[in-house]
Amino acid sequence: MARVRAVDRRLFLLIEIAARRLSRDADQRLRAEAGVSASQAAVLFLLLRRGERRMGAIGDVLALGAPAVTGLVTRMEAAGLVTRRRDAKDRRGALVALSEAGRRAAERADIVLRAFNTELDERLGDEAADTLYDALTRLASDAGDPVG
Amino acid sequence: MARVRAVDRRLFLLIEIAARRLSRDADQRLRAEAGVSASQAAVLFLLLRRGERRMGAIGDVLALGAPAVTGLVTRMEAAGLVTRRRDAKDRRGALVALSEAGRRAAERADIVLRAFNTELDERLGDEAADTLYDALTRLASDAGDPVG
DNA sequence: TGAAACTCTTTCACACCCGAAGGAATCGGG
DNA sequence: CCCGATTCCTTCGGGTGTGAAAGAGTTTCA
Repeated sequence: MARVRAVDRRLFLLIEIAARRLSRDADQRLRAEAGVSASQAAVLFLLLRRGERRMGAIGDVLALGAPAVTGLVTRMEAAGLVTRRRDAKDRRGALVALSEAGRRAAERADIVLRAFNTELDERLGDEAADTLYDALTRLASDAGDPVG
Repeated sequence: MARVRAVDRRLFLLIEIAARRLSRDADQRLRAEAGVSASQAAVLFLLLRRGERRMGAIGDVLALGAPAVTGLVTRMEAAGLVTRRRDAKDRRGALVALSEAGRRAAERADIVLRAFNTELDERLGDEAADTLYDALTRLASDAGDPVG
């Protein structure tokens, strides 16, 4: 605890530290048990729930810039997790879809991340977890464009 | 808001998204107004409050691995923000200290980040901000070594 | 129709993070 | 005293992110 106080009450630095610890832990488990990184898992979940999506839509949901999505999808395509094709309706766009291997990886990753999330809930307690969830949801929304 | 729900109730993914948005915003402001990155600002604050520190100690506080600290300090040294020297007591260690330019940058960064943090508090409300702070502090602590 | 404006993705150069492995210094038990 | 274990930092290879700028396709409007 003393460690964390060392960087003062700067919420933003604290979020970075917490995110780094959690990401490192989740990433290790996901790589070991599902063969994908945490970033890749986020894309897999999105495609699993919503189906085929354009690059820009992926970036919007995950708060990633266009170059980040390009790189991520390129590596996932090389790994056989997704397919990429031009959008016939608007040929500027690229449509990304799950491959069969990607669907299986998404399901394994889902198991890993459900367990991980359950651990977090238990460490925090239901009430704190709910508050945290709500607060982060607000922070994750566009600051300048309050959607809700 | 609908955007965020798209990745389901996976706290860990939500933290990543929120952290990414906040970091990008804070990083832009820090670069514009203090000439340093968000990662560099974290190191500057630590050195400003605690004085000269070893590489490993920096990594412990900020939850960074040793290679990350090496790279960060190397770039900061090249930018003239810090100095690095061998620890005479234990010559394996490297001691990092603020330069005069580093101290000035730290003060400018402090102003930027205080304002940023105030905005966050206002967006969240005092109660939610406190709960968020406590929850993140617990998450930022070592999972396997519950300090508190 | 045709040129300017706009949108979507990619490329580029770089910052930042990780795990694994290597090198230097210290420590600890014989 | 000395050799093996440990600690601390760095190097290496690679994934992940950014802003700026370029390339390609669509839309707008005179």
